[in-house]
This record gives sequence, C-alpha cells and structure tokens, in this order.
Amino acid sequence: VSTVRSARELARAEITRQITDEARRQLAEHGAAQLSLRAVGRALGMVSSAVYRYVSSRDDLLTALIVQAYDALGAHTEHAVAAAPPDDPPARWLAAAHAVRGWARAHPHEYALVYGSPVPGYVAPRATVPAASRVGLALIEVLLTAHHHGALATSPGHPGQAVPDHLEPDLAALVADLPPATAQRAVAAWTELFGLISFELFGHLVGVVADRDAFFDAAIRRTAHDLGLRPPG
Amino acid sequence: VSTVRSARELARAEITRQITDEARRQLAEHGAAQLSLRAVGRALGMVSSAVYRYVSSRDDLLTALIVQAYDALGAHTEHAVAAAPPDDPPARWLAAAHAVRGWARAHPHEYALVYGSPVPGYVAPRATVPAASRVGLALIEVLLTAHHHGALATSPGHPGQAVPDHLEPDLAALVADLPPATAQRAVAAWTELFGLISFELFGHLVGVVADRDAFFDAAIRRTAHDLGLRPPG
DNA sequence: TGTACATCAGTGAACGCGCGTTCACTGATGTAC
DNA sequence: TGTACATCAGTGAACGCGCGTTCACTGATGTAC
Repeated sequence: VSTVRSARELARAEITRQITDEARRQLAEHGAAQLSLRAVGRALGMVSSAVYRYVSSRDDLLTALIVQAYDALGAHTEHAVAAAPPDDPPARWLAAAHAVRGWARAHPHEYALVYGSPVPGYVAPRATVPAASRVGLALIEVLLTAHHHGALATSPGHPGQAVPDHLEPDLAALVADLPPATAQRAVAAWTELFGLISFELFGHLVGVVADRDAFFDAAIRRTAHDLGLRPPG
Repeated sequence: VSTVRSARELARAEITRQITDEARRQLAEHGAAQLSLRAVGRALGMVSSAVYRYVSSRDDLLTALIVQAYDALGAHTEHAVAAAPPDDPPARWLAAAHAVRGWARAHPHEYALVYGSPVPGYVAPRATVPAASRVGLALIEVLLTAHHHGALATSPGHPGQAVPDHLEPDLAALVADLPPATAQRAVAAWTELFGLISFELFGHLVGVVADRDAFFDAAIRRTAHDLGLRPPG
C-alpha cells in the first residue's frame, strides 16, 4: 500500500527536483535577478501557475537554490580536504581554499547568489545556516586537527598583546582549544579567502593581478604559514 | 555673450545634478536593482521621457552613479589618511581602512553597487577605472611613504623563498620601490580589507563575530603589522 | 529694437515586454466501502 | 471487482503592476540679421 501511495509522492519529488534543476540552470546562465518562475515553468513545458503546486513563491525557490549552493560548495570543499594528505596541515588548508575558489569559478552566479550583494527584499531564513557553515567548519577542522597533532606553531601576534574575544559564543566554544590569537586570525583568514575570490570573480583584479592562479596560491600559502600551519617532518 | 549662453547650460547642469542626486537617493534607499528612470523622473515631477534629455539610458545613469560612489569613497579615504599623524605609518593605514569601512556602512547600497555582485548585463566602461583606483592608490601611498622614511620593516615572508611577480606591469611599476614580498602582501591586504567589509555588510558575520568594531580593528592592525608598518620612535 | 528662424526642454501617448500571483475549471489518480 | 467520492496536478485566463524606450508634438528660450 505504501508503495502505491508513494507513487504520487515520487512523481511529486521528481518534478520538484526538475524545477529546482531548471532554476539552477537559469541561475547559472543569467544570474539570480533574471530568475523567474514563469521562465522555469516555460522551460519545463508547464504553465506558470502549475509551478505553484510545487513552489509556494519565488522567494521559496530562491531559498532552495541558496541552500543547494551552500551545500554544493561545502561538500566540494569537504571532499577536497579529505583527499589531501592527512598529516600535512598546510596542504589540507590549501586544498580547502583551492576547492572553494575552484567551485566559485565553475559556478560564478551561484557564488554571487550567496556571497555577493544581498538580493533586495529577500531575507535568508534560518534554515540556510547549517549549509552556510560548512566551509567555515571545514577550515576549523583543519586547524583543530593540526593543533591536536602538535603541528600548529604558536602564532606570533603582537608580542605581549592580550587577545580579546570578539567572537560569538558558539564559535568561540568550537575553537576553544586553539590559541586565542590563532582563532582570531582564522576568522580573518576565512574572510580573506572569500575576499580574494570575490575580487577575482567580480572584476576587481583586472589591471591589478596578472597571474591569478599564482597570486591566489601565494596568498593562501602565506596565510596558512601565518596561521602557524607547518608541514610534517 | 558667454554668460547668456551658459544660462541654458547652467540650467542643464543643474537638472542633470538633480537627476543623479535623486537617483543616488533611490539607490541608497532601495538598491541598484530597484533603480528606474521612470521613478527618478516621477520624483522630480517630470515625465519619464523628459529624463532622456539628460541621460541617454539606464546604463548611462548607473555608470554615473558608480563613478560617483568610487569617487566619494576615494575622497573620504584620502582625507582620512591626510588627517592621520603623518609620521605614524600604522596609524595612517588604520585611518584608511576605517575610512573605507565607515563609508561602506554609511552607504551600504552604494558599496554593494561597486563591490557586490556585478549588475547583470552591465559592463563598466573604462571611464570608471580612475575613480575605482583611488582607495588602492591611497594604500600604496601609505606604504611608499613609510618605506621612504625607513619605517617599513622588511617583511618576513617564507624564509628564503623567491617572490615571483604576479602583478600587472602598471601596478608593479608603482610599487617597484617596495620589497617584492611587501608588494604582494599589500595586494592581499587590500582584498582582505574589502573581504572583511563585504562579509560584514552582506551578513556573513552574523553568528560569527560579536564585536565587529573590535574585530575589524584587530584584523587591520595585524595586517599593518604583518606588512611591516611600525609606529615611530 | 524688432523680427524670422533655430534650438532645445518637456509633454503625453504608445509599444512591447515580462513579471508574480490568483482563481475557477477539467481530468486524472488514488481511496474507502 | 466495482462503484462513489476525495484528492491532487495541470490549464487558461486574468489582474495589476512597472519597466525602458521611442516619437510626434507644443512652447519657450536663445540667435542672427
């Protein structure tokens, strides 16, 4: 009985998937501003009002795409870290950074959707938070693992300067094991990573940086070093 | 005779100014996507087609706003640097950084217009380049002045590692006097600065950083130190 | 100083477009007895 | 196994909106003699 029942449910799930797939395709091609429910329906051969059986509003669809983009980027980054040499902390950090950049360059409009200017009138629901956190958590995991293996040099910082805690409690708890100066640096490194990628994708390196690959790689290596990550041996 | 002639020209200049002013007001309030020639005309009490006497297209108006935003940010930053203690390089760097952040927070939509996701279908003409360069040039000037006054510690970098040149020739010439490692770091510091601000304005620090002012200040101080900038005495 | 002409600002209507969303409806698919 | 009913997917038309841009036009402002 439950199989029969799920026949309709399966069809429903399948068409919902087709709708978000097509929406993602149009997002990738034309950007978030051009995304319209009518166009999605048209591409799937259904009348615009039919789309409303599956999606309650345009914002609803946008939210789905945002979560999917965060998840795709997060998964891509996690896999890259997992594939890096486990006992080489700087290599793991670099793998994460290059994974983020690689995904962003391959999906510029999806990247812009989540890391560019906020869509006017749209407020991201809390449901997006876990997906949005994956890259940050992957980076923290690299640092924590290095620290637990004793592969984290104590961050120099300003000699003798106290490190106040600017972070939110939840995050502070996550990085409690790290030296405070390293934790602060790590958040800055995280923003620098996305700053580099956004500047590249949004055209601000034109006339500034000639060799983007090498520049990015050098910047990230320097950051990894400044964070205290050291290769084995 | 030329005064009479310029009567009409003055009127023209005045109304052109009113149009861009109103456009900027609407940009600040609703964002670039909501900016429309019709709405601007309406607010000024003119019919939409009349606006075309002064502006050749919507893209034309957008370009004007972009240039004005870059110029406003650039001028604000330059003044802040000029007002900082001239013999204190880190203080000058911090003044520049805080000026950029202050302007961005005061004009979030204008900031998003130039540093957020590119407007779909819009291609910035070359005319925007000089205005867009002003913040970067201000930062370079701080470094060069410090260097010429011997207030720039040699950047540690990776010991013994050669520093390849990833920069475009025009920029490389500008920073030719700086140690290569410092120049490379400086470009990364420039992207980090905007990365920090974009993350703050675009909502990515929610749940991450509690005290944004202190976090930003600490990050920029660290960067200034890493760049080799040292206070006098 | 006055007149004929050219320039320009602003009007109002229109073209053509696409959008999000609603609503009453037809048919098909599933459910209960 | 068969019938009466409920659920749901998809249709087609419509509402109401706003946009960028063009075009023939009226009147006012400036120019040349």
